[in-house]
Amino acid sequence: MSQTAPTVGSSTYERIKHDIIFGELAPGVKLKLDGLRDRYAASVSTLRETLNRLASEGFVQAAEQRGFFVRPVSATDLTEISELRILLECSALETSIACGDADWEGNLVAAHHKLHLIEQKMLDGDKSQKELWKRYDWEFHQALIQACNSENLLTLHGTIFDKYLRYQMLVLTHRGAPAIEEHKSMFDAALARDVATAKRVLEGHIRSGLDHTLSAMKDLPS
Amino acid sequence: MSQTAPTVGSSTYERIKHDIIFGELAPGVKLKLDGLRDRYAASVSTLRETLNRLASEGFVQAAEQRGFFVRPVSATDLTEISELRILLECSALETSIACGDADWEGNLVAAHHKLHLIEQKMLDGDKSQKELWKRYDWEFHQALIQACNSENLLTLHGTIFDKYLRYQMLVLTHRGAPAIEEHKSMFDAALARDVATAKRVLEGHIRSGLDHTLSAMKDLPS
DNA sequence: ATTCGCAATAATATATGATATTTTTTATTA
DNA sequence: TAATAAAAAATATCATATATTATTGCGAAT
Repeated sequence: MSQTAPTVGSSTYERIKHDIIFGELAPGVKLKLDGLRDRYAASVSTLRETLNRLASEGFVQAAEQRGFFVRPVSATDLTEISELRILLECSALETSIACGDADWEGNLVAAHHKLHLIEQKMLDGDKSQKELWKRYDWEFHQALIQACNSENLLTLHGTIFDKYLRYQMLVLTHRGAPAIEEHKSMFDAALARDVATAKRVLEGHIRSGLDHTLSAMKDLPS
Repeated sequence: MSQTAPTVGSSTYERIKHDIIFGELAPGVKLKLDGLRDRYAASVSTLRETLNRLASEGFVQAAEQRGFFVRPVSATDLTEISELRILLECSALETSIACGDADWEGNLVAAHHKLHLIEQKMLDGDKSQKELWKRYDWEFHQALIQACNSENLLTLHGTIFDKYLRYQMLVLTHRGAPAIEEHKSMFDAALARDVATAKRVLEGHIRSGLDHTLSAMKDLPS
């Protein structure tokens, strides 16, 4: 998946975005150009391009003449993000289930299989592959809505999902068996073309994840 | 409203975005750095920051190592944008009507008043102030959902609205009396806290605008 | 003594023009 | 006509200069 990006700009974009989502650049910290220049081996101009991009996606906060900061986190923000994810993902899911063809089903089966495998490992206590697990989670949810017939919607959802993901990585806990069952239910409902059930489970899935993350956030250092 | 922006970057950002939305930079055209440098009096690096920002918002298409283009238009894209606007704006409207306080009502009354005034002029054949009219339209719809309690949702909606707006400016026609009545209905329903009616009218309003713009697009040169 | 205001200085962000790569166009040859 | 090579144009990247903000230290007033 992650082949070496052809250009310095897109490579640093990927890396900084990744580092923000996975918490290596902590919420709220100042992103000084000089520091980034050393860390990512790119010129200031290139970095500014990247930061402007990330700012308009909402991963970075840009303060005119005062520089850039990693977007802070808050319970309010997480709640907004989750509600938005419910709105977008449920809507996309409905259309996708209605329109999905054989290719869609095939990808979905594959995505769920991979996710299920790694979830079992997680359940057995193997927490070594958090990043891979989250990627499969991403790919599964993506596969569900892939046939929604709206590039605009898929793009928007992708960004929101990444923001939601940052909060999950922040608290670093796995909700375990219930989440796995919900994935299975959504998978079954989607293949059975049962829109109502699929949407209901998805909404509950996201809400439970929200509650889980919110309560874990209370026990956080800062 | 439009005070001189403090920084070259934000000023060129505003100007280029404006020129794309209002069609002065036509859909699909190549945005050559040299050309932009003359037109907007900013250096290449500054322009690249701007274009990257606009690219991640979706007003510009960035092709790796091949430059930037104004985002092309298509019936499909407009349809997606409209559906997304319905989804976001209706959801925000519901919460906003439920939560709006006296300040919200006040702003809404003011916004509708200004919009109504200019709409009457348009109806009388005075088409000289298209830009102002669209700004009041924007402010009215913004005022409706202002109390939705989600900064994230408002930001997302703002971008989608601007994209929808570009298509309207492209065809340059006014839907006239029906649109004015719909604005009035939404306004009344919102003040009466009648969520169901407000949402129904809003959805119809956007759908009618979509149909109107779609059919006008067929008669377009390119 | 402590706080407040005001320089001078340091740190940082913004903006530019120059250079290195890459892509596109044009010209040449089989 | 197609393939290839040279030339031109455009993009990507960088190092540096300028402007702004933040910090520090000093002295006056409470």
